[in-house]
Amino acid sequence: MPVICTWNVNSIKARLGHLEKVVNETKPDVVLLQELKCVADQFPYEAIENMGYNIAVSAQKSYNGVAILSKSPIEDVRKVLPGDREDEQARYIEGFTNIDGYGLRVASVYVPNGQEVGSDKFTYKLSFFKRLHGHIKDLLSYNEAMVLGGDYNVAPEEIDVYNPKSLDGTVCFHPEERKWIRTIVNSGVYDAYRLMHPNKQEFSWWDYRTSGWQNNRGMRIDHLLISPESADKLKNVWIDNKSRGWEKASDHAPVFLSLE
DNA sequence: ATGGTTGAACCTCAA
Repeated sequence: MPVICTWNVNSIKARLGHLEKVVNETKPDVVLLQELKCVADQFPYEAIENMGYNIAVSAQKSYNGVAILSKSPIEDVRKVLPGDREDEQARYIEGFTNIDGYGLRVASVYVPNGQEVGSDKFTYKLSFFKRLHGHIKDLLSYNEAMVLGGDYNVAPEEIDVYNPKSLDGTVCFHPEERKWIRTIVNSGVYDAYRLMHPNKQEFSWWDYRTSGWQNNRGMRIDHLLISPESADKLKNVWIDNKSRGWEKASDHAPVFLSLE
């Protein structure tokens, strides 16, 4: 059964051992990575090729960075959203690959965090959502099986955060951000987790700073957005939060989906 | 709690 994973690793070099553990256990056909935090030269190509993957990377020094790992070759790679310049932040990579004999378009998306509501970074976050939305509308016109995984840095609904009242209006749970994720979903993709689990509360990120993991104060901000063609084949979606409890963990847990 | 922790790189930034 084909499996696709998205994971914000918060440094691929610091998390290579954890990635190996996750891959050995779950054997995903495609892995979508965010926050590589290294230049392309430093990306551990050999170790990941030895795990059995083809690799497409968009990277920059210190920050951001996204990658697609696929058991099958990756073609038609795009590293910028329309409206981005080639030299801007490495937050998007898309490609066409194969999974169990059928074609699948995939993307790894790292939406800006936004830092603080009202800041320049927050404005940049909203403009990123706008560009992403425009591009997703274009992609949907291809009528392909498609999985757009990533750290979207927004919890869509009240059920997706540990305290909707206290967090309302703060970054990652601000009405304008939540409106963008609704607008994107309304253009024709599905939030695979919520499609599968309409009433379940699980998180994919827990803050390092406030002992978020120890107190389960988290948010569901990592999403797998899928086209109708993929929704028809969706079998299951799950968040593997045990890696969040490992020594030297990423602050995000990997999110998986399986297709029939 | 206007703090706290983490990673990369630099003596601070971004998350």
